[in-house]
Amino acid sequence: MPIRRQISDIICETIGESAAPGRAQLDEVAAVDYARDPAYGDLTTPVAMRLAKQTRQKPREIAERIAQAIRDAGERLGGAVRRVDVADPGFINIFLARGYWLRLINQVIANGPRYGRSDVGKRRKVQLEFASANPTGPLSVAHGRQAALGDVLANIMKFIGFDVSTEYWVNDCGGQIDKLGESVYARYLRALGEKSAAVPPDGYHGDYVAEIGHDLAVKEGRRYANMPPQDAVDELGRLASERILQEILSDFEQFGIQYDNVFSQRKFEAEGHVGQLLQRMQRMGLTYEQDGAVWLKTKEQGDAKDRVLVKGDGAWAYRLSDVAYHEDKFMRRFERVVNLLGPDHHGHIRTMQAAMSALGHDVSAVRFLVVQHCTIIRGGRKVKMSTRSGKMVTLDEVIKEVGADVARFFFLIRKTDSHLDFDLELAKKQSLDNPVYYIQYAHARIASILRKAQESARLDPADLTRGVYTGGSKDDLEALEDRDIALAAKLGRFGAVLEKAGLELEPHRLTNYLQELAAEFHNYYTQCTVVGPDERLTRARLRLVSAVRVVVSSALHLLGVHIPEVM
RNA sequence: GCGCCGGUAGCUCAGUCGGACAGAGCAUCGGAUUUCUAAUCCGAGGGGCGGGGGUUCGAAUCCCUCCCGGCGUGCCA
Repeated sequence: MPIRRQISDIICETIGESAAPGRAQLDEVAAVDYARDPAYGDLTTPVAMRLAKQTRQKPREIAERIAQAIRDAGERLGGAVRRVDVADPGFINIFLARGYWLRLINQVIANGPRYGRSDVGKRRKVQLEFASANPTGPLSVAHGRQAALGDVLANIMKFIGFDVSTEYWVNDCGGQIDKLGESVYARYLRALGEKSAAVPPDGYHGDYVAEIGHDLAVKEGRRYANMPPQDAVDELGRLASERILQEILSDFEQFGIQYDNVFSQRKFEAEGHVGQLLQRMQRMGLTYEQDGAVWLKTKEQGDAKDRVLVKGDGAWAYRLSDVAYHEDKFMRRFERVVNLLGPDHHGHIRTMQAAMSALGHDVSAVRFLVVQHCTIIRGGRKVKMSTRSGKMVTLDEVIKEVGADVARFFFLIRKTDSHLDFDLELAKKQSLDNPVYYIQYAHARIASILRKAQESARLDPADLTRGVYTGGSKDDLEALEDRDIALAAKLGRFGAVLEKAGLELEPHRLTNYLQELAAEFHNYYTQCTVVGPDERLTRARLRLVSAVRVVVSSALHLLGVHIPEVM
């Protein structure tokens, strides 16, 4: 159990259950955080002030009582605590013992890639749906941001013990695909020389549509031109969307993303699920007919208005399939469902929640995470985008321009609520401006130290296990100095960061942490020489920087960013 | 009009369920290399958190209100 939690438990025991209505609440009240300033120790908690309000006691007195309890639990904490201070108006500041940090370094070395893992997810089944782009055109940077976030969230959540499954819901039928079919059909006819054929104004105008039309004309000749136009449009819509889907999946792969499941709306509908749901909702009395359309009563479940499920022309609204799809997630027994979507779909969230609630599902199990817009900055200017017109910056272009590592990192660096300015020039700079290289460089430097140590025969290659120094003895760490301990202390926070990032769905916490850790290391590097005259100190520091390497490479691995040995 | 997100240093943004003097990177200015990669490090100046009111021992964080920006408010998806 992490030291934070151990101490938190002691506080809970001291203050008793009376302090909060439930165990979960009590844990929150008694939460112990890493201190932001070394002057406040390693760990700190404002629990006494929180309690003072409820119990009308003096915070200082409560703090003293808790502080004493922590001191008294010294043995139980394995001597991890060196000193407990109480500061005005009632902060409890905990200083961890040197021995604790030395043990931590050895733990990191011993656990390697497993260090930082936990079981807070309790193997709960989680489904993560993200970047479900319509197969009507190339992926945009907005999809790229969602994809990077979804992928990394999946990695982090697995790491902290969730049973995660990722999914791409493909809207491969319906009105958009008809539009695509019409657009391709027009381009196809033009490629055959029919000058009068034109893409409808609300169709897809991108170059890729012309390319598909042209290819079909070359390969299939007049085959589609000889069909009844509506049949040709249907057929071409299907063909084009399949082709575009393949390109999308290959772009995702190039971006380091592979879905566990690609879920086709067309197949889903063809299997009858959607029709069945419609009938069921009608039987349940959740719908009514008006103006020739079938409406779902979402307003009484909190939506702004009722919504159309079946349009006046008898066609299913997209919404119907989406409701069926979301319900299907419950049928597949996911305990938690996370859905990443763009800000242009946030109006849809209420409707889905209302529908799930009407169907009797636990809405709180579904979390919709709105990922705000991503603006591309080129030459200091925002680039305007629009999918329909084909004027857009595609994910593919960005990857080609700055590389997948940099693209991923930039997408992850801000919290999802914030708009993201993606400056292409900045991303391309291989300099201190670019946080990705800054972090990767920290890793490369450590790798370099270990190489140099081998070259100078200070390190026996046999003592290197997967790039980590495991030689000498654990007691060597006794030689470490204060500056070394400060670096080690940073490693201790890794688990807490991951937990927070995974549970709160905030991957930017990991990128922030990594930047801090890299900064700490670079600073350390200029202050301390690892391979020095003192044999024992050298062995100790080889251990320490190896531990840093373990955490940096774990974190980069979770982010899906390459881990360079040399730069 | 209503709904969602945002408004923190010149710029881009963090800020641990409200907590200890408001932070980082970039930009600006000044320094550091006979020592494991200077894609690095150190230092300085710079904001009081969109405006106003409120709750609190304590507010950038909560409440109210106003202003500004983005998005939504389809029988499109």
